[in-house]
Amino acid sequence: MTKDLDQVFAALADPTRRAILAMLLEDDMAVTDVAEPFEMSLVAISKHLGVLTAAGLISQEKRGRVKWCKLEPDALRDASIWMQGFGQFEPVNLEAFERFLESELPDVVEGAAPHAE
Amino acid sequence: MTKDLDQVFAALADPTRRAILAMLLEDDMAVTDVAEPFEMSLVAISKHLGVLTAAGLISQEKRGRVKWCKLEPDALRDASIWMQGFGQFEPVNLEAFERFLESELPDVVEGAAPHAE
DNA sequence: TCCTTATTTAACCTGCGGGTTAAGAGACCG
DNA sequence: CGGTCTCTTAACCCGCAGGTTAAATAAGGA
Repeated sequence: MTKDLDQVFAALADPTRRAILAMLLEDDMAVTDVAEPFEMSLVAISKHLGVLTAAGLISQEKRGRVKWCKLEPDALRDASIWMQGFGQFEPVNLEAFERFLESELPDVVEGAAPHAE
Repeated sequence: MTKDLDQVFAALADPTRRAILAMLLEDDMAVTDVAEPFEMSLVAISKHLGVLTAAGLISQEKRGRVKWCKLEPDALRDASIWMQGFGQFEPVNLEAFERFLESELPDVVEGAAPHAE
């Protein structure tokens, strides 16, 4: 649906939101913890998380008084497929990418450093 | 540069602009011809083309009084690569992922066969 | 129960994105 | 030159995106 693509791309157009996605790539996080490294109010981050949720890029589950944010990478697939319709710029060698993943998989558990973009 | 990603994703967030890109996928076009199928003014389309140009997604070359618009799919590459970091693959060591990308980047352009699915 | 932590809602400000119409600037053609 | 086609600039409108502070809601913990 074209509306979905609108939302996904619009969500990705903000550097704060991309940074949030990168953080969630490492682990699920509570709203407060997501907000911590940013120099804006918690309310603003909460709104960003709302945008990401509306776009389907993350999901939020409330446990107790804490709301956990989880990456939903499937939502990127449609956008990715749309872009690949342009063919010529095929992003990465997929075979090499898979080999890379296999070699990296054992390390998955320990968290990577914060992603300064 | 994160600014570039901002512009690229923001440009892609508009359905009119995506439609324009799809049209240009088939052939280079003059501004007037790009505008023809849309139900908005030529000025509006001209602005959209300006946004796409600023994002590097297209280039415009003036020949005579006609300005030709050409798709520049390379600009999509960075965005596509960024998205590829998420995909269906769960937590990955980001540092290693970036190292991987750097090693792969030089090869990206050549040999990029269309991704038939 | 009272206090604190976690998060959202409400109300608001400001700037920019996307559209309009009208006018201007260039390039071709008779 | 005069007219016409192509495209941009200028001025404007409107709504929404992204931020703020202050207050409300919800869930633990002492």
